[in-house]
Amino acid sequence: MRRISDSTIRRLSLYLRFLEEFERDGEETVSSEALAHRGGTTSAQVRKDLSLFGSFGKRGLGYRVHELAEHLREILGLSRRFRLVVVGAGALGTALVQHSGFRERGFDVVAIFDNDPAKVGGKWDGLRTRDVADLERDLQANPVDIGVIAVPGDQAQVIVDCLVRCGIKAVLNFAPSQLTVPDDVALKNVNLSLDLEALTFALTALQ
Amino acid sequence: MRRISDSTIRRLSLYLRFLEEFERDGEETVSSEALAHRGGTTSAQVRKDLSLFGSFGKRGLGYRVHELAEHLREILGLSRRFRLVVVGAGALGTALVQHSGFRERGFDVVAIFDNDPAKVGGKWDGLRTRDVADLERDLQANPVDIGVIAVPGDQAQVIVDCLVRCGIKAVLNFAPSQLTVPDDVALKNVNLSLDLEALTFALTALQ
DNA sequence: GTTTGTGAAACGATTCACAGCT
DNA sequence: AGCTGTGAATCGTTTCACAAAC
Repeated sequence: MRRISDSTIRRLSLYLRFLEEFERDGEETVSSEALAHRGGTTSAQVRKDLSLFGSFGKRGLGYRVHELAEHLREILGLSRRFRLVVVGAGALGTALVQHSGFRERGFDVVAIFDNDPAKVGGKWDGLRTRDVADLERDLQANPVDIGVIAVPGDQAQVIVDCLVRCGIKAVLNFAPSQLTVPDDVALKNVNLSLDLEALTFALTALQ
Repeated sequence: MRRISDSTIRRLSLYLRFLEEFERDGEETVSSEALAHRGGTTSAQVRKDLSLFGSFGKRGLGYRVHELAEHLREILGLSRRFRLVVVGAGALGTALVQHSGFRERGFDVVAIFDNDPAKVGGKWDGLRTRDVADLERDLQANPVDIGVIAVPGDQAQVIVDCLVRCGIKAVLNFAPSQLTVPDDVALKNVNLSLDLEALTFALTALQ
């Protein structure tokens, strides 16, 4: 299949959100124009994005809301739930464990680890913080789908290497470092400082 | 000046990180090739990105590390510190207040607000949580540069409208909703569920 | 000889526009 | 008549390649 761009995937996720809203509002069908308007894009973009995966609409009618939502969940791999492990029980890691939005969207945090003895044993949302020394053993015994890295930058590569050894194929990285992973592992970086700096650039340039 | 793309800004921020590392390592000069290698891009890309803002290198020599870092800080607007307000004292909001990485990079969280009486008065990193009812008055008295939205999705638009009324020109939004702001306000969305869904797509497609 | 700065070429993503289905 | 699906046209970004500077 053709290579799908990151921005396409992002938009598909957004379309799914909007379809779920339309469904709650009791809408039966929706046009590419309506979806586009809701998401700040164009109807042609919506149709192109969808056409990369098949032909889900009816000419003259639009798309059936529930049916298209199902197709998108299938495409995005959201037909099942996913198990997450969070490494790093600092402010960010514990916030992620407590964040209810993940569970609502099919992501279950099943374990949290830290290397600080003062933090090991601490309970967050009913989950006991475990020692990162046991990470490899625990993950072998109890595999997860996605690893979340919330440790300081200088420890991030060691942790991601360990996760990869445990067979994890998807990593969300909050540490501000460029991590190296094998080709068959998906890696996404979230770097809040970079986002803030995009804002300072806008503030400085446009004024 | 020509319109600068988001990805260019993102790369410039990364180059700045790498330059700071090179500087710590005592390097005097650096080539576009070295910067590119460190950041997973190409030397042509580095030179194009920089050339959008001026001509900072010497042919045959490369770029002076400290000098280029200064130029980048200037371009990104990082020659001064920025004041942030966090709205929403849930797990995420309080994690952001406590996050030391921001302060290190020039961003000071100077206030945190919530609408839950149980949370108002709570101290985080020495900062007393205030009532969101006072948000507008407090911000008029004590302006900030950047607003950070860490409230549930259904309250985000009300909050951003309030921030805009207070004259804030840059907003970082963690709520999973599409916000509307005037043209002269910079808005950046961080939606962790969208990032996770990019990973589930990769997990499902590439296996 | 080395490395920048930059037009030109190649590539990729978005938008246009319309034939074809309902 | 209304709206999708999709080639063709446009636009923006990345890569190439080389003349100019050191």
